[in-house]
Amino acid sequence: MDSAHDPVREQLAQARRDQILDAATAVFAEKGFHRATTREIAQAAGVAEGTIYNYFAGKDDLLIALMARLIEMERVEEELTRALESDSSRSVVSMFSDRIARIVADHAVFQAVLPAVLTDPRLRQRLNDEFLAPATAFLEQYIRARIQRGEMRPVAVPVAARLVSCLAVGVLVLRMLGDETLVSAWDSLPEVLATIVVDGLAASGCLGLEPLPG
Amino acid sequence: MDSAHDPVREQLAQARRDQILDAATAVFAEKGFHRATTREIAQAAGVAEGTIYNYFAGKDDLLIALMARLIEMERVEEELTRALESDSSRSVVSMFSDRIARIVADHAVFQAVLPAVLTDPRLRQRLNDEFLAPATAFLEQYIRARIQRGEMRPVAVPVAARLVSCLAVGVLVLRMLGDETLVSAWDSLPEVLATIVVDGLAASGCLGLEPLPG
Amino acid sequence: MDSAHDPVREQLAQARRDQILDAATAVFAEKGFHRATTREIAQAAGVAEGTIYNYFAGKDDLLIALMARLIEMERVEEELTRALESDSSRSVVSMFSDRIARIVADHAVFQAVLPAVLTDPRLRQRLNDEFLAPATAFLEQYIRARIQRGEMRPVAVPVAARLVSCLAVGVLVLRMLGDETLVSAWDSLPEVLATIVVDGLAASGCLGLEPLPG
Amino acid sequence: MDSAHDPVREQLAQARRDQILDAATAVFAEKGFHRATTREIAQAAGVAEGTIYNYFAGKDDLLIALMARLIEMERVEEELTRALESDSSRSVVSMFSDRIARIVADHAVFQAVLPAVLTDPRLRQRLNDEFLAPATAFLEQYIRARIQRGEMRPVAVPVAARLVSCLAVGVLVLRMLGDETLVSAWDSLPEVLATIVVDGLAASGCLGLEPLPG
DNA sequence: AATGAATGAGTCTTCATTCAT
DNA sequence: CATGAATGAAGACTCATTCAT
Repeated sequence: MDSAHDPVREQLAQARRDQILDAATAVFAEKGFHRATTREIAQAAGVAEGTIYNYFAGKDDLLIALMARLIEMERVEEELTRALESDSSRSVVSMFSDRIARIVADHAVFQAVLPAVLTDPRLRQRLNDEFLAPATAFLEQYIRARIQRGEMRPVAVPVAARLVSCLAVGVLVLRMLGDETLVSAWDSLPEVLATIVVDGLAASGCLGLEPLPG
Repeated sequence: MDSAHDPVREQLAQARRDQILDAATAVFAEKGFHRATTREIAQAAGVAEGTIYNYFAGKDDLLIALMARLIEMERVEEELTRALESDSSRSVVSMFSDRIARIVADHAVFQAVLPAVLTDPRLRQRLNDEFLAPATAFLEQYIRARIQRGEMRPVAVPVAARLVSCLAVGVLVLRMLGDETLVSAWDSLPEVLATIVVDGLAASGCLGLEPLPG
Repeated sequence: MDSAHDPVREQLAQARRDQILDAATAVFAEKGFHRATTREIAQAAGVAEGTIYNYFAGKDDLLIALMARLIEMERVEEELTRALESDSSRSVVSMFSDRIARIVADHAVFQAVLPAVLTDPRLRQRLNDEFLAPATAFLEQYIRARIQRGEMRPVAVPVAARLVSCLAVGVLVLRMLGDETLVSAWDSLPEVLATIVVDGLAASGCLGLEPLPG
Repeated sequence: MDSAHDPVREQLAQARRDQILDAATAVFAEKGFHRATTREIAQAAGVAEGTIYNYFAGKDDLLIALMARLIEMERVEEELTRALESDSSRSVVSMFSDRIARIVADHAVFQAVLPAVLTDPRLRQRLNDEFLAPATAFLEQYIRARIQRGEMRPVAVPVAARLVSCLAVGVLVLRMLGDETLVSAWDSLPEVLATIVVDGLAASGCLGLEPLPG
């Protein structure tokens, strides 16, 4: 009756949720969302099949909750804020370092979530709204600031920001696709990525391209 | 009895295969591999469900054939050869132009294939062996040549090649994820991509990084 | 330990039982026995799900207890005794009045119990033994008495008694089926029913039928 | 392709539907709708479980189709028209004879359908609209005609018609409830029912009731 | 070669019941 | 006694695949 806001109960419930989500992450990552069965997930979580439904509305909800937790965990905004508030070019390296570290740490989650997101329009929309759009907005701000300081060519800001995202996403996906060289050179990635971006967008371009509008 | 190598029959069969694969592409792209049913594919192809099994071993085989046809169609090697045989920096723009054009043309196929490939290890392996690995090899050759000519810093060749791939893959995926800005600035992409890569890897780096070994 | 026969405790327990049975009546009536869940019943009763099992052996027992309470409440014997001990034809009207009033008062209970009873042979048996059979026996006695007094044709007593029951049951069921006219003319029903029965079985039949044996 | 309206195929499909509905009738009648499993129905029909879903949208649809077929089979309108077009009182006997015969013939169907109908409001509505309402309308017409001819008291027509229905429904339900006397006296029922109705509503009432308005 | 009805293994989901607190 | 989280058996339904026509 009075258990509605019992903090202990609340915490136990949260722990159960996490326990199930962890199991779901592992199973989805290994088999993919559709080939994963609720029975497997339950076994992996060490609970009965029915218990899942005491915490989630259904298998779909499991995926959505997974994505929500991923977005929560990633905290791109903080990451970018921290990395970009320093003026130095080093900060770009630092940013990529954080991202690369995250790609490793959350590998299973990405493996579990990305294929499903690429498939379902509603999940795509949500990932965009709650994850990609804010991250891109931060990047745009940063690029705009460097252009004002004359450290960067007046390149089309939105496009440039997206290309930085492309690099991050590309690294994630290429790694998921199993590129072994990428894995073996993993530690050197942040610097190379930074090199490309910083020099590629530096004030004095070597390629005789027109400055892009925007 | 002797119809085994009748060339007309052969051609009709090939047409049927393509007809079915086209339908599968459309349905897989819309619903994803697992939510797509053989019934839907048959309807979209205008044949009976059983007919599919006269041309393909099963639903899985449909996906594999789709991927094979994608690899066949893409012809990255030719594309890269053509684009990169010219010395000029323009060739990089041209390469990205080709790639970007392909991303648009084969959008449905990518949408159909990529999520499934990201899910299934065997498909991943195959995509790597028959598509990514050759493409990367070409890129490595090209980069190595430019380094020798002193147009590019002695950067770690394998890593650099992969980062170029990352850009291409990243653009593909970010577009699939529904980034609208990327779509609206679509035509300017090749040049910006080329700028980043060419300047980013140019002989005189702006970022004070050590030349990478390799 | 010695709480077994504590009268206060006993009464509390009985109150709990009734509280749960009332809730079960409402939920069964609305959703039907099988679509009703123990969770809903618990919520409607304002107790926890497990509490139900402290008072009833299971969901089935809930239905049986409901039927038992219905039989208890109905007390057809008293009703019939009171109505039929007067000689006048008015008593028939009175009997139907009681019955009709009961149909309204216990509507939810009938709605809850009848479909289940019609489905389950054991429940049917029980309803017969404890409710219908005694009621019919009373009716038969009454009819037999009137025949002896010459007020009624020597009709087959068992059949006649059952047809009176049929009328009562038919009214109940037709009402459950949602007949609106029956509802709107509800108050005039007892008299019309009595008319039919009294005149229909009166000493001088208008229909040229042979007196029925029995 | 061209099989859309193949009459042979059509007929085979109809036979399959009936085969499955017959099985569903038997199983629903024995176990009730909810306790019946699709597996049992499939076994009883001699088909695979999945085959059911090639002909019906789901288990619910099975019940609806059953009710539709019952309504179709019953053809109360024809039955009443035939029975009531003769003026003689015999026609009433004939009407009840038909009805009683039907109750026996379609016993399993009623057993299968009625409990479910009593439970589900939508089914109730449908039974009312397509079965009870038309039947009652016919009865009202008939009663009105007899009143005009002076053979019947000016009783409230809608109520009288419903009471006749009540008798029919009551017989059906009391039989379903397992009343054995009703079964053993089954052949004499039509005449007794007719007696009650005809004499009960005859021109000269014995019960000193006011003529009812209507 | 084409068809599409039949198949039945496999899954998600529900919910009555138990039991540790 | 009360609670409600955990349980897992059971069942409706889907859909890739087969095969007789």
